[in-house]
Amino acid sequence: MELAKAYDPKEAETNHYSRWEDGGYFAPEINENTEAETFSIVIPPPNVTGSLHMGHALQHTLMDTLTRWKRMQGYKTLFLVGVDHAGISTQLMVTRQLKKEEHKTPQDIGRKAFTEKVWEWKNKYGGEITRQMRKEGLSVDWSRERFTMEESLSKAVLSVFVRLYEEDLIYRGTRIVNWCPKDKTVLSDLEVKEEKAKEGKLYYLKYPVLKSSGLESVAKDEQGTRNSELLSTATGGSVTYVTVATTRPETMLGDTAVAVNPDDERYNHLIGNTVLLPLTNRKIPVIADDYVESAFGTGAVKITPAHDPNDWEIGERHNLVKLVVMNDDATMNEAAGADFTGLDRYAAREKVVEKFEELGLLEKIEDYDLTLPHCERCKTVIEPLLSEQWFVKMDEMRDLALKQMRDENSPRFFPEIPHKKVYTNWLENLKSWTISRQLWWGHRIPAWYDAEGNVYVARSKEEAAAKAGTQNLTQDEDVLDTWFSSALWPFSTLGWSTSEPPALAGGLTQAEDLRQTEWDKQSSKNQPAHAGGSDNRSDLDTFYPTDVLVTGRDIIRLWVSRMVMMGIKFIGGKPFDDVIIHGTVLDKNGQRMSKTKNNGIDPLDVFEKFGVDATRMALAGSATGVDFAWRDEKVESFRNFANKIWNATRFCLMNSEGATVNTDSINLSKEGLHRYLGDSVPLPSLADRWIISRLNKTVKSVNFALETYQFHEAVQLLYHFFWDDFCDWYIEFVKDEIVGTQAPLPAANGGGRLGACVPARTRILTILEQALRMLHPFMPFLTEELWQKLPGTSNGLHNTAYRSAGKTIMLADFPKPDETMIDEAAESEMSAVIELITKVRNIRAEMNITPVERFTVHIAADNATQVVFATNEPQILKLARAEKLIIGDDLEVPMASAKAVTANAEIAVPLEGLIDFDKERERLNGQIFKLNVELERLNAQLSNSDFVNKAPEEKVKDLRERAAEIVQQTNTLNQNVEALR
RNA sequence: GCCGACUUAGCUCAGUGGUAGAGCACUCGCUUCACACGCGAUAGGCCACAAGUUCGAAUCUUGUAGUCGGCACCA
Repeated sequence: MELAKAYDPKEAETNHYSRWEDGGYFAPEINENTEAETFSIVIPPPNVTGSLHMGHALQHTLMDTLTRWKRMQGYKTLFLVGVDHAGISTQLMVTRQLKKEEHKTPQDIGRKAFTEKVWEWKNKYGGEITRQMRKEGLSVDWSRERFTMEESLSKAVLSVFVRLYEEDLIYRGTRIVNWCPKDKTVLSDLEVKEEKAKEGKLYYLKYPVLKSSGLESVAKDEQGTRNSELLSTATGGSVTYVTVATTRPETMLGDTAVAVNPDDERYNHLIGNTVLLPLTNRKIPVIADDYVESAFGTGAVKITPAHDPNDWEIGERHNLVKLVVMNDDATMNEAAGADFTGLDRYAAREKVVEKFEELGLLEKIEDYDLTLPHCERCKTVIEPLLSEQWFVKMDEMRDLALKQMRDENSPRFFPEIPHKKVYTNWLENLKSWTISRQLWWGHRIPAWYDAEGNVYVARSKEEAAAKAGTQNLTQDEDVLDTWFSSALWPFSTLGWSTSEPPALAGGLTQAEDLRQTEWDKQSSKNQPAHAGGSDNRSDLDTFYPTDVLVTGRDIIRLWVSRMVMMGIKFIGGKPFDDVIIHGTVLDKNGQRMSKTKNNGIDPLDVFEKFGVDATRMALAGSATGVDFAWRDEKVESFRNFANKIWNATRFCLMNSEGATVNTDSINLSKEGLHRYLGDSVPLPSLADRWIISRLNKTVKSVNFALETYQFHEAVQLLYHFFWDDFCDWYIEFVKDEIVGTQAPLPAANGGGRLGACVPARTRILTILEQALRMLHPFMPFLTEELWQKLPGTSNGLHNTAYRSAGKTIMLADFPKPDETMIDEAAESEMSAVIELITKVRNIRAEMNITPVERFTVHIAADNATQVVFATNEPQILKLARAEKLIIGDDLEVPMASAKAVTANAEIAVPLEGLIDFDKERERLNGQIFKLNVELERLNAQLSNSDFVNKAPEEKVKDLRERAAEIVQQTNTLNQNVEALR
């Protein structure tokens, strides 16, 4: 079989995915071993509106690598995927489309029609990211794909909402909330980002004080005469002011008090007095509250309880009127006064300032740095607004999550520092969560109101009607925050929905009872594993808790914590054991990628340029949890790696006649080795023993790396094993044997030229096949493409758990490391040979001897080493490009020789007429110098009695040995230098 | 303001209480029959700075500087 000269990823990437998917290879049911342990991952659902970005690609790579690895190890494996409905984003997108295509607003067509539009949009465009996931090669079980708005997940939302309400953990209340005037909905704290305001100003406004007789003036108005007409009537002629500082003058229209610190001597005589609020002619009290810091601003604060969270609290404490002066689009309403009604908040601000100036009540304006809350999505400045919303009390669930962390250190974060702390700190300070959203796209709040405004929360209108005793009910207009449904994802996707309404009357309202009943009832059902939409528990029983959640830093608060809380609360246990927090992919300048900076890198472009497998390797090859700057060069190096694998396979296939992969050897145990070496073959060569040892060590280390989520470590190990060990040394070592240039075997032994090379071909194919399996979780397409072409894999499923599946590497056994095949003797012998070859090559390069030139290499070494070199003479000759080896106890060479020392041997290459004595001396002296530097350091340590006495014996011994070795090598090199004189 | 992370070869990054590592780039030499997306051989770092703990610190502690995050914000 002849392969193309270079690897073209496109072919492999189109060849296999649909076969895997159609064959059901991704579904856990492919595993027929009823005893198999399970492994499960649920994807943190991306937005239905989203398309793939680098963060996804990284996250997906890690999840898929783990999944494929575990699946090959025989675990019953589920990688569950889906998207969330992304309430605001989706609604905005469809609203824009509606406007563009039909010039209508959602209100024009009504809630029902609009919701239908969104579904249409979802069905038409919502699959973008899932298509991209297929391109990435993700081994997700598409038959279990989930969507937060689908029936079973919606039922789960209903169940959770109703139960939390029944337990008084969900309540409706009027609070200051984060209001986005553009999206016209409330937002949770997590959807709000504090950002520096472009130009912050602090405005000092003067409010005239009424009833000031008998009191000291606070701030005499120097120009009091000009505006005295308005004020004098109220103040009886003598105008005194209190000056407040504000960044938002327009809110003064909603002021209902001025507050000062009770201990502030400048003001405490004013407490209890009244201020005339300019522009409104409203009389408002001066109150005392500790919240006010005397040192800041003027020490007097205007209080707008309906438009500032802190002011609201003061308002609560002092029973102040909470006057809302804005509409939901941040224009001023009628309560702001006729002059301002309908003005945008910023226009109103200007006008207020103007008027104050006209009235001479504007003391000054200062520049002022401040940060303002912005809508994470549309960047609009958030308006704190008094509004009636639904909230979840988090205290109880928070405590459960914190207890779990304290008692079980669960979930385990990778890396633990600093994420564990971020998680617990956030939980500790957790406040109520605003869950209602003023949208039409989402799970509508299951609350109904009767004519009197009484609220009935139930799973259905019928149930609510039964509670209310009337059919005359209207449902709450709002929907739930998308994250409410996402928080349930780890179990709602596994079939939990408790769709049955609980008994309405007594007994079952207790949380524990309800859970027990639901659990028992559902567990007894024996439905097909993933009958979509139906309520079944078998997936939940099998796969919950999931093994690991892979996600980004910002998601710890958004999800990890909420999923944990909901999981503990509703399933009675954590949703996942481990949480991998991956790093952020930055652009090549180390900047965060963002739309505004337009520095994003599209993973699909990278796939196109370098291939999916190379991209996956580049992503997995970055340390877990650490941010890294994206470099095309890095992917390029893995593109090259893919090509290397391709070509190594190509070479093996070009020389595979008569041989097959030994599929019987599930691992490379001694028995397996014997099977493929056969009786007619001599003992395994050094190179064979060595590569098998290296292979086993690599498998062992890769397993360990993956178990501890050190993906980059696994990538390094695989890269090094395949390229350096397998290609650079093993292939080169056995090349002649494989190609068949050595003597034919006698007929009695299978005979002929081919017979002589078949065992070597079998060995290399078998090792190559093991390597491909090891690489498969990282590079699924390339390895499948090549594996399919290897002779002997056609009947080759190696994992009996998958016996009814077709031919695929993804269901082959992941190599199992065998300690007995780790051969330290082979490794050290091979090191000696490699060092010898490298030194000779070095002489050639340093002496400028052309590659064509052949020379004799003299070697002096101990007996054991002599045997090693003699045994591997043909390979040494070839790789060192030497003509002849003369191996003995001593070197007997002419003066005109280049020399070198290794750990085990002395080397000389006679170069009569070719050698430049000065250059050779320089070369040797260079080596001596380096050794001396090391020796000095060693001697310094060894002559330190503290070190010798206190350091571990082993360490001292190592250093002594190394020092002795250096002394010996230096002596030899010095003699060599002398010999050149 | 509080908290955290990072600072290692030209670049991007690993690493670890006991002789500094990789990939890429650089230099030199190769159309060696799998691969120039390659082969071979070099070169390159007082591991940010300072102090401490230790026989020994790039690694642990503290401080300083710079970079980047997160959180909280006083009108």
